[in-house]
Amino acid sequence: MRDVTTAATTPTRNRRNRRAEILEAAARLFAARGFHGVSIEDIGGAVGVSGPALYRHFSGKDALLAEMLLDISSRLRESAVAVATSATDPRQALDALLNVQITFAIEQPALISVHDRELGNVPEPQRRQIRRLQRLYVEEWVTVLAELHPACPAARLRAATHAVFGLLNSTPHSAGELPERDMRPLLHTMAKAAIDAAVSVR
Amino acid sequence: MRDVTTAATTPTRNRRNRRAEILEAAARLFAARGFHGVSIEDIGGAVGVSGPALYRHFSGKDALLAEMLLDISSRLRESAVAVATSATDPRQALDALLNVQITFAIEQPALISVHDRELGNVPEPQRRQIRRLQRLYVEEWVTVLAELHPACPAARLRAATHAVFGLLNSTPHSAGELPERDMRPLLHTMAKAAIDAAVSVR
DNA sequence: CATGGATGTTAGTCATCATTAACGTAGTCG
DNA sequence: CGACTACGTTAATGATGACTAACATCCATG
Repeated sequence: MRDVTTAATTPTRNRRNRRAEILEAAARLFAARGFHGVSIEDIGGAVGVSGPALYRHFSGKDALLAEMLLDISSRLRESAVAVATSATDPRQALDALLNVQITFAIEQPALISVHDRELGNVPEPQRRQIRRLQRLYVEEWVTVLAELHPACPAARLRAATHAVFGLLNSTPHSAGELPERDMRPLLHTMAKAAIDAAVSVR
Repeated sequence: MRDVTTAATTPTRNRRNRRAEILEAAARLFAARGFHGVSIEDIGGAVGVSGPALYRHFSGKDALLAEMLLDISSRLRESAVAVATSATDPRQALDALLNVQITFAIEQPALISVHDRELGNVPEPQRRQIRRLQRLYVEEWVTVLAELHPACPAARLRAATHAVFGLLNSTPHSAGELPERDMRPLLHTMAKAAIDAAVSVR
């Protein structure tokens, strides 16, 4: 994700994708030290500009965070919808959902961390929308699970879904324990088993 | 946890356990808004005193956080050691470890949240010790799992352990989805299944 | 009763920080 | 060329916040 569309325009440094570059750096910093633990200066410094330059790209620190969370929530939700519409049977859909979440967790650990820690710092107008997207994402999971196990009460499916997110999103914490090559199938296996256990009886 | 040992000394309010009261309130606030998102004033306010009164009990905000994390890490570790020494067979030990973690996650959600988010804000001398306790706690789990599945590589067991913590610690997020009566066995079942799946070959 | 320690209170002090102002520079396009 | 736009820069400015000082109270104990 260093130089994607650029790489041709400038000899000294990157240009254009400053916005994206800032969002990425900010995500890393927020994940490491928390929203309030990071200053505008820090973020600027991380992309080679200094401080108030950020205001050329974002209306403020809050707005930056809001855009970050809005972006990840939308992408997760979109992916889930895509899965739901394209999958032929629910079992396959569940596998695909697992892969979506695992991919995000492994490839964007910082974003995932920020996503489930910093919602409280997003100002009210946009917080509502992010919450909505998150809710819709969960509901995609619950819908698939309900098709697989119609007898299981929805509340239980929702709780199980949250637990599985916790399991999958643990990746940022256990960073480096295992190479991605092994981590990915391990998470998939564990999550699947956890779900099966959750919906079977009792 | 409102009035434990007190209740006899004062008609107006609590006395003595101010320290504990402060730690508890701070945990709740840190969990909700993050270490830097909470002011000394906020913490004081939450226990009915105002601001600098805290310095009568703690040498500073950092020290307060450090003590909080040190306390929970020790308690977790101690419980795990107790389990390991008292259990007769590893299967039973694993069940007991699961119950320990589930109990903490359900009864002290704030502490658990802070525990795996705010370590980075603890000053260096004590951070090392907390990390050490956390590592020892994980190793208790790994040891038990290794007894159950000697063929499974330790790295995989460690990764699986972290994943299970993620699953169990998701409780604070899905707060209220399900009553504790149902949540507790659900988490136990899911975690057990996830572990079994993790250690069975591939 | 006087003294001292534990616990609070309010009014600074000094940093840090988000945000704004005022002011360049480069390249684009008319 | 000229001027507009996109992006940066370095100084304010104004809040907020951690921590300290100076000053009560309460209560136990000699």
